[in-house]
Amino acid sequence: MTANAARRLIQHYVDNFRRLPWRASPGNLPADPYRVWLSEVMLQQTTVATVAPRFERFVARWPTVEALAAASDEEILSGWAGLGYYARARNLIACAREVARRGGFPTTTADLRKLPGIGAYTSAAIAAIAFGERVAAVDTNVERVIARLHGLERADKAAISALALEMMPLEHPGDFVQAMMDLGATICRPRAPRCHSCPLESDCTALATGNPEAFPKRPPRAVRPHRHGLAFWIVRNGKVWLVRRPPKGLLGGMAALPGSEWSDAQPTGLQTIATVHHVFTHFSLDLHVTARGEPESHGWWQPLDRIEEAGLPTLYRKAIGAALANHDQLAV
DNA sequence: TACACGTGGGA
DNA sequence: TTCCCAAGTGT
Repeated sequence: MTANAARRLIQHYVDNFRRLPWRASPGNLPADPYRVWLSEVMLQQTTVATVAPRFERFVARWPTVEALAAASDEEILSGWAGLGYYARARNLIACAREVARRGGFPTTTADLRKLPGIGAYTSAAIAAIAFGERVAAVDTNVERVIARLHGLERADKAAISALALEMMPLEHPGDFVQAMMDLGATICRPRAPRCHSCPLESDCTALATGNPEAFPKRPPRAVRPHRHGLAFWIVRNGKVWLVRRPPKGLLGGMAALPGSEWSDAQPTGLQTIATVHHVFTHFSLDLHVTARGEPESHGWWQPLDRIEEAGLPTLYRKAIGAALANHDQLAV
C-alpha cells in the first residue's frame, strides 16, 4: 500500500512538474547544491511567488557560492531587502563564507546542519535534493500531508519524520521530497484541500473522516500587541538621512530612517508628516514620520531619486513613500 | 519549550 | 477590514 501510494505521489509530481528556476527535472540528480541551498533558505516561511524573481536576481548577480561569499554584507542585505526575516540574510552571508572557505558544501544532513541558517528541515532538503541522501525533510507541507494521510490531529515531528521516511522510495529521494511539498502546496492545502485531485485520495484517513481540513489541529493565534515609534525625516538637497540598524534583532543590519525606540504608548503633541501602519509577526506598528533638522547619528545622505538602491526593508520603504507624498503636497 | 523574527497575497 | 498563513531557525 505505502509503496503504491509513493509511486502515485511521485507520478503526480512528474506529470504536474512546475518548472521553477531552482529545480532540476525529476529524476535528474544531483541538483546544484548552491541553488538548492539558496532557494531553500529563501523559501523559509516565504511563498514561491515572492521567492522566484528574487532567486533569479541573486543567481544572476552571484552565480556561485564563491561569488556570494566575496560580496559585501551591505550588497547582500540590500539584495535581500523586502524578503523579510533578515536573520536569514545574515546567516546566508556567514554560511556562504564558511562553505567557500571549506571549498564546497558538506554532503550529509548531519554536516549541513552545522552551518548557519541551516536547520533540521533545510539540511534534510539539501541532502536529499542535491546529494541523494534518503532522508525525510519535514516542513509544514509534509507535516500536513502525513498527518492527514494517517489521521493524526497532533503532529509530532519525530513521528511525522518516521512515517515520511517509511513511505520514501529507495530511488530519487529528492523527487519524493519535492513531490510531498508540491502536494502540500497545491492539493493538500491547509484550507479547502483539493482531495478529488489527490493521488493519495484512496489512502487518506483524514478524508475518510469527512473533514480532512481539521487535520492537523492548529494552535490558536496569539494576540498581537500594537506599538508606536517615531521616524525622523531629515532632508537636504534632495537627499534623506539614513542609518543602519544594529546588527541583531528586528530588521537587524538593515538600512532605516533614524528614529526613537518603539513603545506601547501613542506619542502626543507631535507634528507628523505621515504615519504608516505595518504588521510584523508578533506585533503591529504605527510609525510616525516627523521632521528633524540635523543628523545626530552615524549614517549617510541617500538621494531620494535613488532611494530604491538603499536596500530598505518594507517598513521604511512605506514610510518614505508616505512622507514624500505629503512632502510634495507641502512643497507645492 | 516558547518566543522572536517580515512580508504580501488570498479568502 | 481582518485573519490566515508560506519550503524554519536561533536562542
